[in-house]
Amino acid sequence: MTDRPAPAPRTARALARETLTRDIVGAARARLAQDGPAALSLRAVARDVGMVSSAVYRYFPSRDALLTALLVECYDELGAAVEDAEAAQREHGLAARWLAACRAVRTWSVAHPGEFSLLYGTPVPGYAAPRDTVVPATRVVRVLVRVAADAHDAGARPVAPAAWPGVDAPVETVVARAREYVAAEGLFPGRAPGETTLRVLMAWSTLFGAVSFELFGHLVGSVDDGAAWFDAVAVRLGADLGMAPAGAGDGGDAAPGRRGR
Amino acid sequence: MTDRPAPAPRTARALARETLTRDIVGAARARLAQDGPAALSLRAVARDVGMVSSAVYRYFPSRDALLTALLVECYDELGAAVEDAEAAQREHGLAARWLAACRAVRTWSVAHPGEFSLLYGTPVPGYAAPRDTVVPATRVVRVLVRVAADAHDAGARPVAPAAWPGVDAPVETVVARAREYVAAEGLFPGRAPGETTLRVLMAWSTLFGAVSFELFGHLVGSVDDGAAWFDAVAVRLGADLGMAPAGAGDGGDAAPGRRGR
DNA sequence: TGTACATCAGTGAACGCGCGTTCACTGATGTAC
DNA sequence: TGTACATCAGTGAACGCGCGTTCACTGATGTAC
Repeated sequence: MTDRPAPAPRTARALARETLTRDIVGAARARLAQDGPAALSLRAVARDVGMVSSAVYRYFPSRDALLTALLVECYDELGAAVEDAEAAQREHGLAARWLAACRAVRTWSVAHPGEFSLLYGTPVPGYAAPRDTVVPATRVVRVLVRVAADAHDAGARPVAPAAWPGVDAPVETVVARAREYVAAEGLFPGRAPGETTLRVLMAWSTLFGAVSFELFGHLVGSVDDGAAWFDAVAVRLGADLGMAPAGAGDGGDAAPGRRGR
Repeated sequence: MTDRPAPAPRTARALARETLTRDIVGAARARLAQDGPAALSLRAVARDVGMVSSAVYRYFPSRDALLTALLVECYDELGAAVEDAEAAQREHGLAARWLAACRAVRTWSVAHPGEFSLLYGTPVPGYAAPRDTVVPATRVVRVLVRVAADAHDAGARPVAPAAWPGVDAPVETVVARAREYVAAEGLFPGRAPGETTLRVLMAWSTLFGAVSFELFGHLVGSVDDGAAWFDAVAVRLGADLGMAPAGAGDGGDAAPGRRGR
């Protein structure tokens, strides 16, 4: 949003190219909803955009390249939606930020079910996502980590479960890689604690599991109001992280053992 | 497992038919892992099983019918795996039953990633699952509900989160349909409480969200040991339902406010 | 400003491929007498 | 047990279709002088 490349020569050709590239990606995204990601067809996209199929090769060297562009654009769009939703609540406390971020995940996904399938459904067989998609793919979880980190900093603590027989791996080990990543990226003010890190990863899985269940039809007959269901889930995920809304007595912004910021 | 249809005339033809039907379904399942559910091809299956493509129509009237058979078989297989795993721990307390059921979900899924994609990945475009698949699809969640119900009966209680501003729908309403279902099926000894019902649905979503993330590659770079990660998740889901392993002091089998069985 | 050439977008035909499904057929298996 | 007929499994050709990708081409746009 802030950085754009070079000024670029605004020739008619360059302009048309930009427009048509966007049109192609747009048509491809529209196709996703109907045909599913695996059946995304260059020829169909070309038809929708009013081109002959071979013309698309002037814009994307292959179907896989188009898929990559779609992945990046969609991950970025969802990531931006979550980031913006969270940022908009920055004045309203941790619980509000958490809830807004979670809700943005569902809102975007319900509005873009085809794109959601591309990002979080069955991977397209025969397609291996290149490195370019990795960073955009992490934007959502980064927001969750940041809110959880702020909450932790404000004193919020998830309750660690009692030891279960046969389950021995210490939390710190289980999420070792995640903690390394969080540390390397500076997402946590201080060393990320294992329990909180694990709970964030778990919350992340739950959010997308819940949306996946809703969009893929697994809640039919159990849940009627998807938004209300998702809210209830998001609230509990926040609570499990030790957050509670401001003014609720304890936890969250004004958590037990608080130490300010 | 207990009920089989009629004695059936054991002619060579009927026997060959049974065998070949199984072979076809088996070959189709094997194809799933490579090509993904959407690209499942009758002709490829026929080839794998050593038949000409039109011969498959003696066994399944269409590709969709084969898909349905796959769905039913896989849902049943996973359901049975979870039921058996839970049943095997019936002497070992609620926590053990819960953990075993959860683990069975992951174990089966990791062993059958193609089938997992069919059941819980992007729905096959253009295919509408018929009624026959509904009951098999519920077997896993039924086990979870039953264990949670027994835990509740033994005094386990999930902690209800404090009220969050902007989230008003009462729990009982959010899971109204699920409670109706649970009541109609007699899965709960008594009227299913909203908070527990919601936590079970949430746990169900988390389990499949976690497996989905692992199998679809979203945990690469965050989690190395999928089994340990999943154990940690399962334990926390149980704890969030108010369960704790026997001998851990409180909760679960010997929960606060216990009232025996 | 005007011309000559280079660049590029889009066309249309073709390639080889695989798909689901239908159909008339052959030959083996099962059944009734 | 033996024969005549009915049932059924599997064949092979064909249908119409859509796919990704290549290629020689035309005509429009851009650039250097």
